[in-house]
Amino acid sequence: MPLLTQLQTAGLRATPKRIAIGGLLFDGVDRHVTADDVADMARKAGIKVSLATVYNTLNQFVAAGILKRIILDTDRTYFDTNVSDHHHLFYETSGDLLDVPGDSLRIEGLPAAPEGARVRAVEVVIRMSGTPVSIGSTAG
Amino acid sequence: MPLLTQLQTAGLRATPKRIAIGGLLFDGVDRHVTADDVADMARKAGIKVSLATVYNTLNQFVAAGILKRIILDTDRTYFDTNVSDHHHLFYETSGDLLDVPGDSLRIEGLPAAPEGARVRAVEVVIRMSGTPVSIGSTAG
DNA sequence: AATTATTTTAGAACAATTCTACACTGGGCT
DNA sequence: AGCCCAGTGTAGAATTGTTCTAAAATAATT
Ligand SMILES: [Mn+2]
Ligand SMILES: [Mn+2]
Ligand SMILES: [Zn+2]
Ligand SMILES: [Zn+2]
Repeated sequence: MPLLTQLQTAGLRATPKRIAIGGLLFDGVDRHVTADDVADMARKAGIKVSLATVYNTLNQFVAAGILKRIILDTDRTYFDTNVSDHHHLFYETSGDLLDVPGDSLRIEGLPAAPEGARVRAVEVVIRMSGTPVSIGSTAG
Repeated sequence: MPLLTQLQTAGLRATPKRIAIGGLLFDGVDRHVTADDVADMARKAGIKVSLATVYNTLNQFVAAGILKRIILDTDRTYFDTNVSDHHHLFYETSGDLLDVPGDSLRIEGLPAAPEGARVRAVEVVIRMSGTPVSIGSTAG
């Protein structure tokens, strides 16, 4: 679904900053970014945008359901362009985050939700040490 | 294992504050606490301890392996007296955290760790809405 | 007792995020 | 075109959990 449609569906006006930031994020590739990453991406792309607007826009995208907030680290919030149910491989030293497709893991024995409560999400985080893909290998 | 033994094993001197804070935490009940919770518990128990010491002590306990750090929320770090492999039921509105025994969940289809990387932990968080146990029910 | 190492602490510093309060835009209306 | 106004964008201040600093207190060692 094109960004403009998604914004409209979510009741967000298609403003220049939203289109610019959305364009950086929703290019078909699944991304895991921090607000700072987005600010850097914008700067490199020649988009002038304040950090406050980056935060506002990311939060609006989350509220609109076109971005997902991922919490893995106390001092860094990740935003995930993959809003489907899925899990994560987290490389703690580098901060790299990789998707694990939701249907590639099977979780058995989930407790039943008690009365008055609902399961909103089941999230699996595989915390890794070491490096995600051999960085700095001979094939460079 | 008694606290004194654990501290010694971890190379931590059995100082008054460590004994006091450890005594509050390791009483046989599994607890999920924040630094602020611990400061409050200490105050109520008549233990005079600075917040800096609470943080120092909790971090030392984590480094010593007798406490586990749990990250579920950007602005609140939980410390868990249950250091075994297990999972969590997190009630987002109240902040309540309940243990799910590690062997009550079965996770199938875990990807193999790539070369140069190791799986440090597999953590499942079941995010719940609603209330953990009917609080404010007629039976009060 | 003197010396040295460790612990404890108050308060400053830090950093990610949010808030505030004002300036700017842009589309609807005349 | 010119006005209006709700919505948008922003700088900079505020917030807040945590860490750092640097000094005081305490404990161990000689
Ligand atoms: Mn923060
Ligand atoms: Mn914080
Ligand atoms: Zn993802
Ligand atoms: Zn636990």
